[in-house]
Amino acid sequence: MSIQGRKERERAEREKLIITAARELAEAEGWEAVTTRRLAERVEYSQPVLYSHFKGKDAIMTAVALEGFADLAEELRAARTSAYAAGALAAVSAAYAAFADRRPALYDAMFRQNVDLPFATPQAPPALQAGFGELAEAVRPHAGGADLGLLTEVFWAALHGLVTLTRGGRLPGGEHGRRIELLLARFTGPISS
Amino acid sequence: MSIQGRKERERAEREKLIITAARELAEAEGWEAVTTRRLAERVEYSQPVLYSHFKGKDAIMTAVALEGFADLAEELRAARTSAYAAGALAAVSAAYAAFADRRPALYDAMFRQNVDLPFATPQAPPALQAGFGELAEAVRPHAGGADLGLLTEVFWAALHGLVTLTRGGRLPGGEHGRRIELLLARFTGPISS
DNA sequence: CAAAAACTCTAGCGGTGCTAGATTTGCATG
DNA sequence: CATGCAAATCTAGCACCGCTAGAGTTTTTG
Repeated sequence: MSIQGRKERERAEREKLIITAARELAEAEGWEAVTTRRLAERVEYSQPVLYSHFKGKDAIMTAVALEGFADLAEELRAARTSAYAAGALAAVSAAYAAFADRRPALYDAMFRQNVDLPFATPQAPPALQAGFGELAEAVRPHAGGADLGLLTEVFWAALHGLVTLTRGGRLPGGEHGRRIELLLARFTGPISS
Repeated sequence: MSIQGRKERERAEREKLIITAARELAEAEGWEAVTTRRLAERVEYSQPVLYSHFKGKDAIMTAVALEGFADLAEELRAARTSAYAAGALAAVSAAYAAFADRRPALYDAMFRQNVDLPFATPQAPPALQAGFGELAEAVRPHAGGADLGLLTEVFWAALHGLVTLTRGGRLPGGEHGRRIELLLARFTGPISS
C-alpha cells in the first residue's frame, strides 16, 4: 500500500508547488498578474490541474494567506520575546509594519482580499490565533481594566489602518514611523476611564 | 455660440449620469458587478462613449470616490457641529463608522481601491481636505502637544482599520461599537509622554 | 495482457476591459 | 432647402480572464 502513499505525497508536493508559485508570482508582480494560465504555465501543468487541488483562484489565495499567517506569527513572536515587557508592544508593532512593508502581496492576501476564512472564532487557523496571541501578549501590560481581546483588536486595527492607508498612497510614507510612535504613546500611556 | 455651450452642458450631464449609474450599480451589487457593458447599457449608450468621458474603468471609480468624499465631509461636519467640543470626536467617529456601514461600495472606492488621487498634499481634492479637516477639529481638543495632523492621521487610520476589518469578516461585527469606544478612550484620555 | 480506473490535456464557453474603423448624426455653408 | 464635412456614436472585434466538459493518455488492477 505504499504506492498510494507515494501518490498522496506527490500530490501534496504539487499542491505546495502551486501555492509557492502563486505567492512568488504575486510578490513579484502583484495579485492581478496571478492568472490561472500564468500559474499553470509556471508549475508546468495545465489549468485544470489547479482546479483538482483548489476550488478556484480564491482558494489558492486563501492557501497563500494561510502560509502568511504562520510567517507573521513567527516574526511577531521573535520580536516580542526579544524585547522587555515594557517595550514588547513597540517591537511587535515595528515587526508588524515591517512584515507588511516587506511582503505587501502576502499581506494583501491575508488581510485585504476576500479569503473566506474564519477569523475571530475558535475555528480560526492556529497560525492566525498565534499571531493574534502575540499581539495580545504585547498589549496585556497596557490593558489596565479593559477587555484584553477587544483592546488587542483595536490596536491591531489601528496598525492595519496605518499600514494599508500608507501603502495605498493615502498617507505619505515618510512619517510612517512617527505615526506608529504616536499610536504607541496612546496605548502605552496611562489608562483613562 | 450658444450651441457649443449646450453641447458642453449635455456632455457634462451625461458624465454625471455615468458617475451616478456607476455608484448606484456598485452600491446595489458591488463593484465587481460594475462592468463597462452593464454600465453602458444602464446609461443607454455604447461602451466607447464611456471612454470618451473617462480614461478607463478606474477613472470612473475615481470620479465616484470624489463624490463620496464630499458626502463624507458633509456628514462629518454635521456630526461635529452638533456636538459639544468634548464629545465631538465621539460624534465624528460614529458618523464615520455609520457612513462606511451604510455605503460600503462608496467607501471602498474612496479608501480601498487604487484610485490614483493625490491624498495628503495640497493638491488633494477640496472635499477630501474638508473631511480630514473635520476629523482634525474633533481631534484637536485631545492633541495635547502632539502634531495635530499626524495624530489625526493615526486616529483616522484606526477608524479605517476597524471599519475595513469588520466588514471583511476579520473582526466580529457585534462588538464594533465597543471597539470604537475603546479607541476613543485612548484618544480622549490624559496625554502621555 | 486486457479492462478499468485514475489522471491530465486540449479546446472551448461566456465573460472582462478596451479600441479600430464603419456609420450615423447634426451643423455650416452654397 | 440641399449638400458636404466634421463630430459624435455604434458595431464588431482583440486579447485576456476564470472555469469546465470531454477527449486522450497513463497507470493500476484482475
